[in-house]
Amino acid sequence: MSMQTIGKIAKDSGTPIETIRFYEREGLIPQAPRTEAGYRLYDDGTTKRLRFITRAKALGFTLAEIREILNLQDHPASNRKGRAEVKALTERKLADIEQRIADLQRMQQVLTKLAGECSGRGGVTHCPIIETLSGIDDCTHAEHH
Amino acid sequence: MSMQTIGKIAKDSGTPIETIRFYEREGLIPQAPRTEAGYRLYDDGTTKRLRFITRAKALGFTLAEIREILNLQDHPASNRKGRAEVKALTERKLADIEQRIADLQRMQQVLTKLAGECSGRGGVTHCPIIETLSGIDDCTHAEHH
DNA sequence: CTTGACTCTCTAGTAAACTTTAGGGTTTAG
DNA sequence: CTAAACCCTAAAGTTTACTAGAGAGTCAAG
Repeated sequence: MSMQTIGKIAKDSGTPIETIRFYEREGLIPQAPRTEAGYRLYDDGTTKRLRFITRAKALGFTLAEIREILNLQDHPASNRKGRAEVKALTERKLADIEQRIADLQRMQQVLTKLAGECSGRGGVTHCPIIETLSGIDDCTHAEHH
Repeated sequence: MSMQTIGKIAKDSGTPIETIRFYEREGLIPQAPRTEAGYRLYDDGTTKRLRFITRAKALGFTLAEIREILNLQDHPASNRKGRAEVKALTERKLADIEQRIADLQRMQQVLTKLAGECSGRGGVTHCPIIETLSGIDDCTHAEHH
């Protein structure tokens, strides 16, 4: 379990040093233990955690949501009190993720079609990209006429 | 083709009035035609466009990226000049989307497992949520021993 | 034992995406 | 005709997520 300095895990994880300190302040990573001189020390679990944060951000999660998800892991429903709450949160996140996957797949479909047409020779006159993603769960205004 | 006021499409699309005007300034929706008094007028295509923007945002796209995607639809590669560029952009977006779907599916897997375990009775001692998403395309630090 | 590359804290600045405020016209129901 | 409920612009303020700077201590090599 070799401990590393902040510069090392910054390089390993691709997260800038200042951002790592910022995440510590914001509670996304735990307070690192320190050397006598006050230098932060990290194990390589932190590198993974940082990469997770980066990816989750790219998926559209806010830092607040990511903190919630990480808390699910950090405090794995150890007491009866929080158990139901944690489960509910997990399921909300799951539903959210499923929705996002569905949306992305629709978008993918349309863009694939679009890419195909654009690679063909000429007649791209109407790419219904918006229609495909605009009215997914709200169908109160279905087309009439 | 009944034209509607900004308040109506704000309600229909779930986008605040101020945000709609902001999107117009930012070029995500076209400059709306106006009444004599200067009121903006919209057709219901705008509602769809606004819903598209909302969803794309939730998928982690920035307004700049969304503007790019919308431009693909608005100016469907009509001139030779931009054709290759448009195709390249479309394919970059597509690759991006595929990556996001893969990431979300990993996350989904882990959370599903987590939800299952949490609904069971007791022993959630270690939920490897981070391991699953942390080292996807960087495997330079593969586990040893 | 000094120089250069680290590290620390604290504070302030930036960019994106809104959101609010101020001040003022317009439309419509009573 | 007037009052509530709309709409307008312009500009400033807010939130999120960093990012940079100042000033200072620490550590490793020569």
